[in-house]
Amino acid sequence: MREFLTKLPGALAGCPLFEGLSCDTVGQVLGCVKPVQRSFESGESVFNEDDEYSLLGIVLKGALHIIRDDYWGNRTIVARLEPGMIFGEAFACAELKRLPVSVIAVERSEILLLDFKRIVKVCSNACEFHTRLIKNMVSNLAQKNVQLMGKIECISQRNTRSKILSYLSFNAQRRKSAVIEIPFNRQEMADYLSVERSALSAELCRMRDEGLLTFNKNKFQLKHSSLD
Amino acid sequence: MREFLTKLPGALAGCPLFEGLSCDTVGQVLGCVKPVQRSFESGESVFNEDDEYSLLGIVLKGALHIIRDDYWGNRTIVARLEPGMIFGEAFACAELKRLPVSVIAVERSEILLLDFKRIVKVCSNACEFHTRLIKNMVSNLAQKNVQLMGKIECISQRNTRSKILSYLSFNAQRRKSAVIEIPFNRQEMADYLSVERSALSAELCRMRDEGLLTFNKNKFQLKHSSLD
DNA sequence: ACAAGTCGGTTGTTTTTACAACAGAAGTGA
DNA sequence: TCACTTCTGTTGTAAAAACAACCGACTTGT
Repeated sequence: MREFLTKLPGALAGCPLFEGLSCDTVGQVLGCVKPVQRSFESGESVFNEDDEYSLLGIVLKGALHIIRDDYWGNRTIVARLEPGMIFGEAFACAELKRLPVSVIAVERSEILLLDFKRIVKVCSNACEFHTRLIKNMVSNLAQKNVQLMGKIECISQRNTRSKILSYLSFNAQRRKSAVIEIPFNRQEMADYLSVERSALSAELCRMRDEGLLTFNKNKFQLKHSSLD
Repeated sequence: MREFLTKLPGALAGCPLFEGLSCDTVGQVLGCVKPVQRSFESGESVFNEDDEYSLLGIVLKGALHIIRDDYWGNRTIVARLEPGMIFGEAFACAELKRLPVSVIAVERSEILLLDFKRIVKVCSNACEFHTRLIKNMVSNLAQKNVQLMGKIECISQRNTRSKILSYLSFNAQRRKSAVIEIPFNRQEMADYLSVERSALSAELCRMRDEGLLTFNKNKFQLKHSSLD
């Protein structure tokens, strides 16, 4: 177990699932839940919609997107996953039969797959760890809830400008800075906000011309007037 | 404690938080977490945006809406709450300082308020109950996550018709019936889907005229052609 | 029964967005 | 360096939604 732990990337230290657990404890818990480590090339899919599924993933390296392609082919980025983040836990915990989304690597990525049932099942030799793990899971699920609500607030805005302002001001608040670096390019930002890419570009430029903000690539700066 | 339990409405039996716990156990747990019961008239607010806040609510009677009024005054119904449902747990578990939403009664309602910290804190005399409670909380949060994702799928559709079809087909799937009774009137349905009420009405009628569906008030029936 | 309020549908106008097509800039690999 | 690809911005047109205003049906309370 120790040997296994020493090989683990540092991403686990930042994983909210193991917060409050010592290295030794994480090693013990991992030995108990028997994770599987796997690698994916950019563009490869980790899970496909309709896969049968009871696993939770932890991103060790790289980046992935949770995406949803609807019946008509419109693609929505539900979330972007970076090292230390966990994914799929909602579907595993809600015990859905089939996964309603896909998870696709957008860079070369390494992930750790855990069976959620092994986490929640309190066993005789490690109850305390399980209690803490579950507590972390509660906190993590709650925070994802809040994030999803944040996204809903953005995309429920009635026009593109409001969506942009909602998204940027939300991020500015969270990072307590008027300078915002977002993890999306224009197409991805447009997908996230559920608008057309060209409409997003046009609106951003209009807002810049009106002095609401400045931007360069994926860095944005809100001006005072945009908060009035 | 027993006396208290016998006075509790049957809603608690259907509350996912207490699933798998016997009546006796629920009584014990409630005695431990010391809930507060309160009543609200239709239109009264249970929580206001920016309230300081560490409580979780359980609906005993009536119905409430979780709503979000943004800076520009657009109102979004985040969710509708009915007896047995819990609310606010995401914010309590995520340990947010201030509540980003309001909760407002839409009928005369009774709710039970619990301090979440008392739930997750495992105490010496009732560890098993706490473990089960936390497990239920995990499941509940996960299911809310899935619901939120469902809403995101609806409102990230690019036009009103797709939003309607997405919403109705989602509900039809869930209830395994082509006949859908929704808990919203037109204005509320429009708010949920983030569209104009009149545009929603117009589009619904257009779809009916094209034979995609039929409806009367809040009852809808999808026709085969709408699934092609 | 009547006044007031709510709810759902309709219509015409204005505004906004989607769409398609293109162009320039930046980055990439041979 | 040159061809190729990706990314972002621009423009014009067509389509869709927002908005506002109104109407009739239905409820409710007195």
